[in-house]
Amino acid sequence: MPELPEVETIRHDLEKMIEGKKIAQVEVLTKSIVEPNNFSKIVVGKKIITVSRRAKLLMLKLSDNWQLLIHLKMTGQLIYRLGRGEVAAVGGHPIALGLQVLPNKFTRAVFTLNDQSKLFFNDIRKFGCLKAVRNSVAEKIKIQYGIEPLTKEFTLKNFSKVLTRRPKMKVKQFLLAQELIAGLGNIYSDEACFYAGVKPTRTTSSLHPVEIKKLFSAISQVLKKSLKYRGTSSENYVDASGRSGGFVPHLMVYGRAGEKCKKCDKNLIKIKLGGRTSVYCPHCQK
DNA sequence: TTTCCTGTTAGTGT
DNA sequence: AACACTAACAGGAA
Repeated sequence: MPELPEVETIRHDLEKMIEGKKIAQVEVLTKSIVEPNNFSKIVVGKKIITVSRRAKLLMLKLSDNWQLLIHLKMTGQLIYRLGRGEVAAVGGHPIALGLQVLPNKFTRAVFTLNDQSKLFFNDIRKFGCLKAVRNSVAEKIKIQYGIEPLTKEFTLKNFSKVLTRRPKMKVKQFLLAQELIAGLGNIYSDEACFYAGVKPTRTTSSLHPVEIKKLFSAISQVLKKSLKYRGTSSENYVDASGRSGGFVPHLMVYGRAGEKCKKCDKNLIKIKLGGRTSVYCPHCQK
């Protein structure tokens, strides 16, 4: 689940809770997800200056020109708990409530801050990772990503420029390419294609100027809307009531193969595109 | 039980 | 450049 809106939601919540605090202790429970070997040694004692995000990557700026990079990949999760034990904020892939005892078998690392609050990094599939890198390295990583939607640089002009440079790519694959446009995953790329009325299988060069414009607006629209609902399927395991993710009811195509299109009532179709599932409406998307 | 599916991405080969 | 395929890994659904 963690695509741009989810990671941004987590970033936003996290920043309020941990900025300005010091990392007092780190317990690495799964060594393989951490880099470098002396990760703990590097980050312990450092102050968390800012919490930022590039694409789906969380970047914690630390004192002494270090940065702590957190990628949740598919099933990563961050849970923040105050010293007393109550959960204050979470984000990422949902895990059954019974497993929210912390740490649990999916807890890969635990950060204790100087006020005794704790940040748990959980990940079922161990795809996620924690990296300590110097500022200079972090900057290099940042520039490897493409245009960041929801920023000033995301203009129709910039978008068209990047798109036209990859004429043979299929639209869906273009939207998923982090080095071209940052932050979209399988959910929002399908949703953006639907909003734009474009089949995911179209090549970028086949798009008319009007369609490029539509796709451009679709991207910011769908991301903003999801952000408003705090992302798709997440966050809410804070409270034991188990409310489901805010944006799920607003999904038009993702996860709805075989169901009826919310616009025209025809059946939605599922196809495979480069190993990823794509769902679209054969009637509304040309 | 087994098989297939999954929100990511880095890396390889063609 | 673009695409296919794989590997990391583990749970849930069918």
